[in-house]
Amino acid sequence: MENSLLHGGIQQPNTQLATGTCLAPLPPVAAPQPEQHACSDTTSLVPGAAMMGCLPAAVDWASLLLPRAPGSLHVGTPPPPVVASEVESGGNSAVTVAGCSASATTAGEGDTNNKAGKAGKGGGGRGKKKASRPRFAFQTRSENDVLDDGYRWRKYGQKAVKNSAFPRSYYRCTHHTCDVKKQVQRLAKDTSIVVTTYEGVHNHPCEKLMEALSPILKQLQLLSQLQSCTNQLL
DNA sequence: CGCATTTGACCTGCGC
DNA sequence: GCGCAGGTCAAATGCG
Ligand SMILES: [Zn+2]
Repeated sequence: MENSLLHGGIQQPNTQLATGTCLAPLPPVAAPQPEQHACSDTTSLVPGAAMMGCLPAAVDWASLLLPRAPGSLHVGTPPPPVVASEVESGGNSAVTVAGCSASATTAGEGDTNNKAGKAGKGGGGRGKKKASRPRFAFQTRSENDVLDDGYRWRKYGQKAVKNSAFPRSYYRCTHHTCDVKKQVQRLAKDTSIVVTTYEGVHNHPCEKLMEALSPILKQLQLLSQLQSCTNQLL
């Protein structure tokens, strides 16, 4: 069950996850995306480079952690314009990244859902003024459906979707200041393919990543100290 | 005991 | 207006 991406996942060639998941801590400023015409409605798959453009100079952990990644996201096949939910195993792409989309939610969210008899539960009515938040869909190839991406998630729902016979799980970040959601869905055809859709950006650092990275950082600053010492001597 | 997951109920949006 | 599909809540349950 221990499928820590930070530890074991690096070595397993089978479990290839986009390290771009761990974004740099962002202020809650929404809409980092410049313009969206290509990705109009739902999360549409775009080459990872485009998505990187959306991101605010994320730290390139890939080059640090993954020796095989040549300093960029490990995107397999950019070209085929397929929808995330409809993707098929035709292209054996390890990881496909989807573009960001802004769900307008322009509909007036009149919170008149308070009912006397039944508790006003459920529903999108609760969430108000959801500013357009970016959505990223990662498509990973892994045996395990829940990958540890360094953040702590609390599962809050599970529904069976029409297209795929397997249920879709809904997770939410456990931080109080962070309402990032993600949903994990397995393709019925290929059980080995897992589609993880992130909604929103974390506004807090990832402790797990920091913990995993702290020895490296320590070494790094030690090295820099040594270098400055050497420079002084010269 | 505290926290995370399970799971049925409930709500909204959309198409017909 | 109704039914379906998707998304969320919260009580119950499980686990360390
Ligand atoms: Zn978070």
